[in-house]
Amino acid sequence: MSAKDSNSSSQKKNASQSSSETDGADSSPHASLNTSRSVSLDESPDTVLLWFRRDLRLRDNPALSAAANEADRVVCVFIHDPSSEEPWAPGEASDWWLHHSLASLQEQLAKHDQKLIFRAGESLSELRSLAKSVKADAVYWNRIYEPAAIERDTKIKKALRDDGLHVKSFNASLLFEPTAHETQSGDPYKVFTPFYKQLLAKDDPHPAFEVPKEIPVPKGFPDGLELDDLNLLPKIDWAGGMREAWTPGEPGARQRVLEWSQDGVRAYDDRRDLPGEDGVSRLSPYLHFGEIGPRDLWHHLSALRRKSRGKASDNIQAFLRQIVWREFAHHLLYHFPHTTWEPLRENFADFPWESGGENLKLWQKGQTGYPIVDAGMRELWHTGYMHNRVRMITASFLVKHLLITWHEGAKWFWDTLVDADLANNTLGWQWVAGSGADAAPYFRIFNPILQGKKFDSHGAYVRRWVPEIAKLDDKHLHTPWEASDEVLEKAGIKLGKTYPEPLVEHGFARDRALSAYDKIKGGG
DNA sequence: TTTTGAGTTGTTCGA
DNA sequence: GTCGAACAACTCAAA
Repeated sequence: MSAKDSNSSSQKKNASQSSSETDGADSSPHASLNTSRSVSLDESPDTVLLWFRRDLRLRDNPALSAAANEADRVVCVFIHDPSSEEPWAPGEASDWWLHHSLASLQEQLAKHDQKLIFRAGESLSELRSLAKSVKADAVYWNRIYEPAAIERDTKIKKALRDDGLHVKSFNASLLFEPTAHETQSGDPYKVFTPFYKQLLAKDDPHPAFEVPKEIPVPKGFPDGLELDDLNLLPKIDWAGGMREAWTPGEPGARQRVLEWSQDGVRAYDDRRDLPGEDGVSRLSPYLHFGEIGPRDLWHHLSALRRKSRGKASDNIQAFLRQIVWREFAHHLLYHFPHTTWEPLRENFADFPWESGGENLKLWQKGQTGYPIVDAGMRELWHTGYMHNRVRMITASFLVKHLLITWHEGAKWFWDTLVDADLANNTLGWQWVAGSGADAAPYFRIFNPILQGKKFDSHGAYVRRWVPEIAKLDDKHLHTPWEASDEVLEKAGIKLGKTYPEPLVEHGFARDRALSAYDKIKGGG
C-alpha cells in the first residue's frame, strides 16, 4: 500500500477537504484554497469507496482525485436514495436527466477499466454493505450543501467513522465554502452586490483537478443493479422533447462549454434577455448534476475574459457574475436552511396568498391567455427548461397576477425543470415574491404584455411555443384580445376556443397585488 | 456606536 | 416618442 506517485502537482492537494464533524462546510482553519494536507503514508488507504452523488464527472473532481492518488483500489458507487432528500426529492425531469448522466459516467469510467456500481436503498446501509464486501478502509465523497443532505451525510460520516473507516468529504460544487465568504463582522451576506465585490477581491478559487491518469481498479467488483433498475425514466415517454434538446453527461457539458465560450458568451449581455434567440448558456443542468464544476468553468471563462477586449470582455464578466449568483444562492441556503419553505423576511409569513385551484392548473398548462406566459410554461413542459427572462415573467404572473403562493410555483418548477436546484429555485421564487434576499420591491410587477413586446418583439419565441396564434401579426401577437374579429379570423383564431381570453386583466391584477402587499408593509 | 449610501432583472404617469 | 420621477420603507454592509 502506498500513496501513488509522489510528485507534488496541484492534483495532490486536498482542496477544501473536510475533517469536521458535520458534513456542511469545512470550517477548519486550513480549509482555504491552497492548503495541502497530504495524508501520511501510514494513513494511506488500501481501498476507497468513492460515493458519487451530484458530482457526475471525472475532471475537477476532488474526491476522485484524492482517491486515485491515495488508494490502491477505488470502488465507484452511486446509490439511489431519493427519500433521504424529502421533501425535495428530485422530480421526474431531474430523474430523466440523472439517468442519462449516470449512463454517461458509466461510459467514462469504463474507459478507465472502471465500473460504476449502482445500488438502491438507504445510503448508510448500502455504504456499509459495500464497504464490507470490498473490504474498504475509507469512504470519500463530494459534499452537497443542502439542508437534508447535510443532515443525512453528517449522520453517515459519524456512523462510518464509528465503524472504523476513514471518511473524507470535499467541496466540488462551489467556488468557495459558505463559511469562508462572509462580511467583515462574520455574518453571511444578504445582499448580492457586496457579496460579488468581495468575491472578486479574493484570490481565485482553487484550480481544476485534471482527470486522473489512472483510477486503480479493485480485484473484483461488488454486486450492483443495472442502471435501468433504478427506475429513473418516466413510465410514459413524454421525454421526446428533452432528448432533442439535451445531451446529459460530462462530454455533453464540455461540448456545451466550448460552444458557449467560442460564441455565445461574447454577446451574453446583449442577448441574454431575448428568449427567441440562442443567447444563454444552458449550462444550468450540467452545473446542478456536477457534470462541469463551477471552479473549472470560472477559470476557463476568466482566462477567456483576460484575452478579450471591450464589449466581449464586459459580456464575459456579466456571465461570470451569474455564476456568482449561483454561488450566492447556495451560500444563502446553507446559512438559512429554513428558506426552502419559510420566507426570509418574516413579515411575509402573513401574506394573504391564494392556495391555487383552477388558476394554478391553467398556469401550469400554459393557458393563461398571455402569450409570453403560456409560451414559457409550454417550453418548460416540453423541454424541461425555461429561458431565464421568461422564468421571471411566468413566476411574477403566478405570484402577483394570480396571488398564488410561490410555494406552488416552486413545486411545479421543481418537478418539471431538468436543472431544478434547491438553492437556485428557492432564491428565485423568494426574489419574485419579494420575501427573499435582495428581493424585488413589492411594486415591481411585471407587465406580461410589455415584457413580451420588449423581449420577444418579433415573436420568435411565442410563435414557436404557442403555434395556435402564430399567424397573428407582430402588433397583436402579445395582445390577441385587442385584435379585431377580422384579424383573428384571418389568423385562424377563435378567442376563448382555440386560445384563451386573458385569465385576469392586467390593470386590475396589478392594483389587487399592490393592495395585498400593502397589508404587510412596514418592516421585514 | 452611529452614520451613510446603496440595493439584478420594472411600470406608470405626466411633462 | 422620450425622459425623469414616483412608486415605500427597510435592511444591509462598511466606514
